[in-house]
This record gives sequence, C-alpha cells and structure tokens, in this order.
Amino acid sequence: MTTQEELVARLRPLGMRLTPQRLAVAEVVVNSGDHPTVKEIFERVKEFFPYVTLATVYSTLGVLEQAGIVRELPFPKQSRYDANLTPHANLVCLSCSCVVDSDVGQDTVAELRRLVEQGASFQISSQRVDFYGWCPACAAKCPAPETAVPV
Amino acid sequence: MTTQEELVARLRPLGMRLTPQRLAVAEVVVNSGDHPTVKEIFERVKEFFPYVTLATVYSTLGVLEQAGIVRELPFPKQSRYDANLTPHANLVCLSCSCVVDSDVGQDTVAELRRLVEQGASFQISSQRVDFYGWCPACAAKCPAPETAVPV
DNA sequence: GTAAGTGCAAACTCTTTGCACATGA
DNA sequence: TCATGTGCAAAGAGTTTGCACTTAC
Repeated sequence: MTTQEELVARLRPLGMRLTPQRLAVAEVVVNSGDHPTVKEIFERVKEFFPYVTLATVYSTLGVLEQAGIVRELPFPKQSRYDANLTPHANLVCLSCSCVVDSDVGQDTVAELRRLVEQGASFQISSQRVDFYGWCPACAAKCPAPETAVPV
Repeated sequence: MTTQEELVARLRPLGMRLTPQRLAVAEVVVNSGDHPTVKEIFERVKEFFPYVTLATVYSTLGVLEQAGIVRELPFPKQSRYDANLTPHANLVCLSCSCVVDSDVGQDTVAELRRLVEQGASFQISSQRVDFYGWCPACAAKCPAPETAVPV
C-alpha cells in the first residue's frame, strides 16, 4: 500500500506537474493488486473525480509510463497496466481473466534476463513474462479444456 | 522453412477447411522469422492473392490460433503473430521495432514455467516472454536513451 | 502570469460483423 | 450438394487529437 504522500514524494522529483487527477490515477494503478484495464482505472478514478474523462486517464498513463512508474501490458482488445517493473511473472487466467503477479520465479526471470542479454547480445531495458492458464479457483470449477487460446 | 505440402499435412488432421487463402496466411506466418503484424501478413498474402481482404486474414488468424498453429502477441496499437509456441523469449527492439526469437534461454523459460506452475499452483497452458531493448544494429547506432518505453 | 492539464467532442485505427456469392470436401 | 469461406462494406471499440477553459507552479 502506497500512500498519497509517498506517491507525491516519488513523482515530485520527476518534474511532472502533479494534479489531483494524476495522483488518483497513479494511486489506483500502484495500489491495485490486479493489473487493471484502462476502463477499470477510469471507473476507480471516477469514484473520486466524477468528471474525469478517459482522455485524461490515457494521457496520465502515458506520462506515468514515460516516468517509469507503470508499464502498459497490451492484451487483445485492451491494455492493462502494471506498477511492478521488477522482473517477475504475471499469471493470466483464461477463464476469469484475472491477472496477478506470481509470488515465485522472480529470481529465475532475473537470471533469464542476464542469460539472454549476454547470449543474444541484446541490450535489455525491460521485460514482460506472462503465463496463461487457470487460476486455482477456475481450475477447481472446470476441468481444463483441450483447446484454449491465450487472452 | 515449411513447404505448403508440410503445412497441408499439418492442417488437414485438424479438420479445418483448407482454402488457398488460409494456406497462404499460414505459410506467411510460419515462414516469417520476424513476428509479423496483421498488416504485414496481409501485405505478404496480397502478393499471391491480390483480392484478399483484412477480414479474411483476421478470420484465418483466429482459426489458426484455435488450431494451435500460431499465437497472437498483442502490442500497443496492433497485434503480431508468432508461429513458435514452444517456450522461448522474444527480443523486441525499441528503436527499429524488430521482433525476433532469442536463440538462448529456452531451457530457462521452460524451467521457469515448471517452477511457477508448482509454486503458484497455477495450471499453465502457454506463455509469453518478451525482452525489450536494443538490437545489436540499433545499439551500435545510438547510445541507449535514459528513458525508454516498451513497444 | 504562464505553460501545462482537464473535460468534452470528434476523429482515427484496428478489429469484427453481416451478407451475397463462391468453393472445398 | 451444401456447409463453410471469401470479398466487400459497414459497424464497433479502444485510443488519440483539437480546442477552450482551468490550474499547478
């Protein structure tokens, strides 16, 4: 949980203008355990700023991404946003569409990054690691279908 | 390099109707070392079928994805398609936008998958691993910018 | 005070859908 | 033969842009 004060302390040095709307967008993404879609971010911000528009949300997300605070995760039809930029894996449920960070594998992702950077002579600045499948709740409900297409 | 005959042998058992357009789309994606965008696939298929439409290309890509031949890789603003469904890492250049498979790290990706599947009790059916940065050619041209946003 | 941000509306682009004609099996 | 695919056109949806008013600094 990141407080508004902590967020301000983090964003101020970046030179961006801090408006209440921007703080709200940042707070929503940073404090969302899930990886919310733009529409979800919009809805959550609207609870505090009923007149906020999608244009402002998109604009702010772009600013926050440039500042290195969040990153866009394009999915089919829409993007989600992740505030965890450290090496990790996302778990994407093909049944309920929930997306959460895996709480294991971070070291292996970091190791993979080093391996690829050296072995492929490719200068890496960031990464995205997704695993698609079924979360425990959905796996319990229904046996895995034979054919499943990633979200 | 996959020949049309090999593709037919692979697609026939899947029960899908084999039209020349579908074969052309499949051939383009399977034989593209890069991970072409829908528009690029469209343009390449048009060399052989000048009257093909984007609707047919989209439809065919959906069929091929359901059949487990290709997978969609959503990027900001557009999707690319990958015919390599085995565990591997993609290298995405933030400068020239080229996307290629890493020729190292496959074992580590597979190991990471096992690790996550066991540790997170998440039933995995597929994965996407991207590293964003600068390909050797672009890294040589320009020093890495301080701030870079993933494609 | 002024450069930059917001809300609103329109525009843009990628993707999907509906339908008549064509075709693979 | 006939269920399914194709081409064409229009619609849908996510995202971006333009602009007058507002605001952080």
